[in-house]
Order: sequence, then C-alpha cells, then structure tokens
Amino acid sequence: MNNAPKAGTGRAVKATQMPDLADKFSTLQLAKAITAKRTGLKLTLDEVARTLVISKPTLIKIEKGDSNVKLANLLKVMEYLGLSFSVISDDENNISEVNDDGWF
Amino acid sequence: MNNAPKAGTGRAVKATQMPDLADKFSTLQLAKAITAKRTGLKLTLDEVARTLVISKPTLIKIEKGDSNVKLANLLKVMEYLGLSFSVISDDENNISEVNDDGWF
DNA sequence: TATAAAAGTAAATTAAAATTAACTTATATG
DNA sequence: CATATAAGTTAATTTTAATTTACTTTTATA
Repeated sequence: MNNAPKAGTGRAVKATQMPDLADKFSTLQLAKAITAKRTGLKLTLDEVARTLVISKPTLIKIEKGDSNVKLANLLKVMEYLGLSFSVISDDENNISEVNDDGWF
Repeated sequence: MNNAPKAGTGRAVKATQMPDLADKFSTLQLAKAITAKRTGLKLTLDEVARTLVISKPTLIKIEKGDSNVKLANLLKVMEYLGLSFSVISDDENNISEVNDDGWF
C-alpha cells in the first residue's frame, strides 16, 4: 500500500504560496492551500486527477475556489494532499455552552 | 435585513447533542454539528430548507453526512447556522515550513 | 392515547456537475 | 528562441445531484 503522493518525472512545477490558514475560511483560501500543497509536492494537475480518478476540469474548478463541486471530490483531493477541515462554531463564547435544551 | 434564524411557532424540536469539534473531521461529525445547531435554534428541516432555498431531501442528506452533495449547499447551511471551517495542514510540524521551493 | 407536527423516504423529473477529448495558452529549460 | 510539458479552456455528452410531490414513520403533547 504505497498511497503517498510521489513526485512526477516530468518538467518542474512552479510552487505557489501557501495562504495563511489562520485567516477566515473561504473557498479561495482553501483553493490556494490545495494548489500550494500540490505544487509543493511537484505534482501536476493531470497526475493528481488521474490518481484520484477525477477529471482535470473538476480539479481545476476546485483549485479556483468554485463551490459548485461535489464535497466528495473536494475531500478526496484534500486527503490526498494532507489537508483537512476543522469545524468551527462561531458562537461569541468559544467555550461550549450547555443548558437544559442541549448545546447551542 | 433580518437574516438571523428565528424560532418557529410550531411544535417543539428535540435538541440533539453537539459533537466534540476537537475530534478529527468527518462528514458525520459535521452532520451532527449541523443538526445540533439547527435543533438548538428550534428550527425544523422544512423551515431551514425553505429559508435557504434548498430542498428538504438535500438538507437531510447533509445532516446524514452524505458527501455526495454540492459544497455550495453545505456552506449555505453552515453559514446560516453559525458554523464554519478551518483548513488544517496535517504536516508533522504545525509551524509553516518554508524552503527554496516554497511552502509545503 | 389520539393527533398534529416533524422527520424521513421514495419515485419521477429536472438541473447541473462531471467526464471526455481536443484544443489553446503559458512557461520552464535546453 | 524552439519545444516539450503543464495549465487551462471549450463543447458535447454522460452521469448524478437536486427538486418536486406525495407518502410513511416517528415523536412530542394535549
């Protein structure tokens, strides 16, 4: 089971800048993180698309921050490149608040 | 512009348990957080679906953790209920590492 | 315990995302 | 600067998510 991304043998891929992951979430921020990860690993769009069995146009949509994509495809790409989500509850108080009605 | 969710006038909605958001991400964890938020706000599936202009079956798919949903629909629901993502780079070192090839 | 509201399911249809294949544009590097 | 490789686009087609409508099941509560 060698499932880890391996560098391609082709031409060099220009590495792009990793965005600040502390910034507020946006699909564009996520897209930039994905591109940065992929280029950092020196993988081409074709390679990643072929490996994950998704089409290149779909991968490009994801790397453009288009939200009209299937969640499953986005998660496939993220997992492969070593990215993940954390769910944030933007309640004024960051401490989980519980009362008789449950959590909210 | 009153865009905030307001409680329905109908029957009581059983509040569900908020999952531990510190746990590793999964669509099921996210689904549980969404249901917990919605029920905490005493909103019905029909209310939320109607308000966000998405169908009830789609909202139910989201609340079941089905990843075969459009990212745009998931984000709509999350934003409305006060949930958001943080992007995590699972690199051994949590500190951003930079070399001549860029970030990775 | 009857019942009304909410949750959830199902099937047919519609809308749109994903694929395919071929193409154009951009860019490293020899 | 020539050229091979990667990036990105486009249009036609296929696949599938989303919607609609109606129905069944579950669950609070009067």
